[in-house]
Amino acid sequence: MNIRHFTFRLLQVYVAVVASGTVSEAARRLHLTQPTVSMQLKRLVEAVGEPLLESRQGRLFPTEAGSELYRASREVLGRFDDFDDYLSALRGGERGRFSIALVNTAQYVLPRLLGPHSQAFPEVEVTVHIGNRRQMLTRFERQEDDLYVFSHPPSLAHAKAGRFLRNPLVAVAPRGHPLAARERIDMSELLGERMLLREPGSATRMLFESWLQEQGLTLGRTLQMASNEAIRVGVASGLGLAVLSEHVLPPEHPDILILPVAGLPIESHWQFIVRSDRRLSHAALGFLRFAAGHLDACVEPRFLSNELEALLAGLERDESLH
Amino acid sequence: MNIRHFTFRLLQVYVAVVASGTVSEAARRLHLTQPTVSMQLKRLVEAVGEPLLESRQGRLFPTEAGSELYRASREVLGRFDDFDDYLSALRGGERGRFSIALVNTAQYVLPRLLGPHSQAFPEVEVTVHIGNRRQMLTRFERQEDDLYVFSHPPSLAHAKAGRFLRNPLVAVAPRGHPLAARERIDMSELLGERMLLREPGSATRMLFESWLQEQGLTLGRTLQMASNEAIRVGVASGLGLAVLSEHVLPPEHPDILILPVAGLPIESHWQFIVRSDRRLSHAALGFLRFAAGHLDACVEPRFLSNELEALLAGLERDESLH
DNA sequence: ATTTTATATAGATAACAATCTATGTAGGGT
DNA sequence: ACCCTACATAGATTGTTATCTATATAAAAT
Repeated sequence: MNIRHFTFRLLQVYVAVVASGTVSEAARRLHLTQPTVSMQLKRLVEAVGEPLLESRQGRLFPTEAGSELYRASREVLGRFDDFDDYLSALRGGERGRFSIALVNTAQYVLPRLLGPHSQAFPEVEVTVHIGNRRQMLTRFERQEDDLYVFSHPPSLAHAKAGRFLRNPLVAVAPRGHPLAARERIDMSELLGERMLLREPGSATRMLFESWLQEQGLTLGRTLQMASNEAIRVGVASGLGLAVLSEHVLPPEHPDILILPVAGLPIESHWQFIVRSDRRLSHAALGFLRFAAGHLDACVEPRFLSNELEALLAGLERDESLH
Repeated sequence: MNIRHFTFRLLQVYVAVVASGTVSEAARRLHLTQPTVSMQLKRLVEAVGEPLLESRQGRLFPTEAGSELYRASREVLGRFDDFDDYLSALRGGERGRFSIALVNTAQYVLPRLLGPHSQAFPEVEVTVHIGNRRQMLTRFERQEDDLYVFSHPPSLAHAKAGRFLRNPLVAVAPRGHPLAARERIDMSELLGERMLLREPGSATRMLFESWLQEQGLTLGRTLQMASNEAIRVGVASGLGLAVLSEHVLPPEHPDILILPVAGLPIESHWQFIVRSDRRLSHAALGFLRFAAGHLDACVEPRFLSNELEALLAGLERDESLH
């Protein structure tokens, strides 16, 4: 019984014959001619080496071996239908897995998207990596993830990007700070105080420093802390002032206030970045689709800046060129 | 995903690649060249429409879709291996089903073979039909069974036969019968008494009557009973005398004795009959093989007459001409 | 006995599977 | 920079599958 003489097609035909009980009827159902089905059957019998059907009362009934082959064929064909379903689910982004890498600051917002997405697609497994900008760039170079979230994309030579959220940087001070009462403050006035800064390699710090440079300002005393949370708590405790993403502040923040510094907030946007030299997993694509459609329901309207449709259009265009 | 582009061979190759983790190694294992395997893989990827493998650290790992295909392939190939095992069992006569039709008298002996056979081959289902010779002939004409047991075969045009057991017919009388003391009796002396006979259509009756005819004798008073048991009990109760198969008598039969009639026992043999125009089921063939080998262990030696090897040789010769 | 219906066989063909050899290319290791 | 190994592509060949039309045969129905 050489397995090479079996084809799925042959099994399909056989199943149709057993199910209908006649060769001609099976041929009709399969949109084949009767001799075609007869031949297939003959080949199958040869391949098995046993009679498979016997004719009684004008109908074909499977023999012992025939019944077992019928069972086997049904199972095998069924298994392939299942596989096909699995593929469809995979393609529809309903199942599968993807990984996403976030810059630290984005971790305050992304769960608002990831949570509902995983409710809607419970079969999709997501891995989230978090680190500062420099670490994310390394992951990006090494192609370790499906999606990346940056505020400023790396070279777009091998990547496509789509903005989805405003990320304003604001100056913050502890409640009761002397400058708090003022209506308008100049950044230069702040620089006399100690500034709490993120580590080098952080996107927030990079943005802040390049803004300062544009303004021709330089930092005075600083204190470096490698965490937005630590800085927020530090500011609240009077350790100094800071420039932070507004997303870092909790909805209610009675112990901290935002200073009305001229030129602030520093505007930036988070974007989803996709490597264009690497095929995007269906699950990741599914997440982007979900984000495009549900972003407005998941984040505060004032931060909205949804340019994901354009990204998706670009991706799907690529997809269609095989 | 057109199922026609999948072949079992393709799946075999794919499984080998996933299992070994490299194309070249799989090629070696399959005794193929590396490009052949590469090509197969390419075709499979096309057929599925998704990438199946990705290379990491110099080894190939299945993607999401690839893993599922691997699972499906293993199951499918496994199912076919099972089917192959099933076929082997069927061919070896270890499983399957057959039916056998016995003339009444043989029912006293055949269980001695059928019992041990079904111990040895518990997966084989046997159906036993019992009736008188005429009924068996009808079943034979209609090709209703795989095996038949007759003492005299029907026309051997469409059948092969093999003797396996002596079936001597003896004259019996109740214990204490006047003729019992005699050393030698003539059948003519018995015919004065009432003879208990089986129904017309019975093999025992047919044999007895044709023997009588040869001897130029005719029956006197008779009484007809359609069962060997009834006749045996009838004789024991003094209802008359009878000529019966010796097999009908229980091992101990204190109330009945065998008369030393000249010319008796009437010798006949039971035979297994197989239609030669109908393919014999493996299970039935298995039973014949079993009978050929174990007959001596299953029946009393004095009845042995095993010519089954010749029958089997004839059958297997046919088998080999397809 | 004749017609209808179901199945099998023959002969033909286009497409494809399965395989090879030869050659090109890319990723790791020294 | 170079080499080895693994993988991919190209081109060719052989055999098989899948399918058809036309026709013969067997079985059932009238």
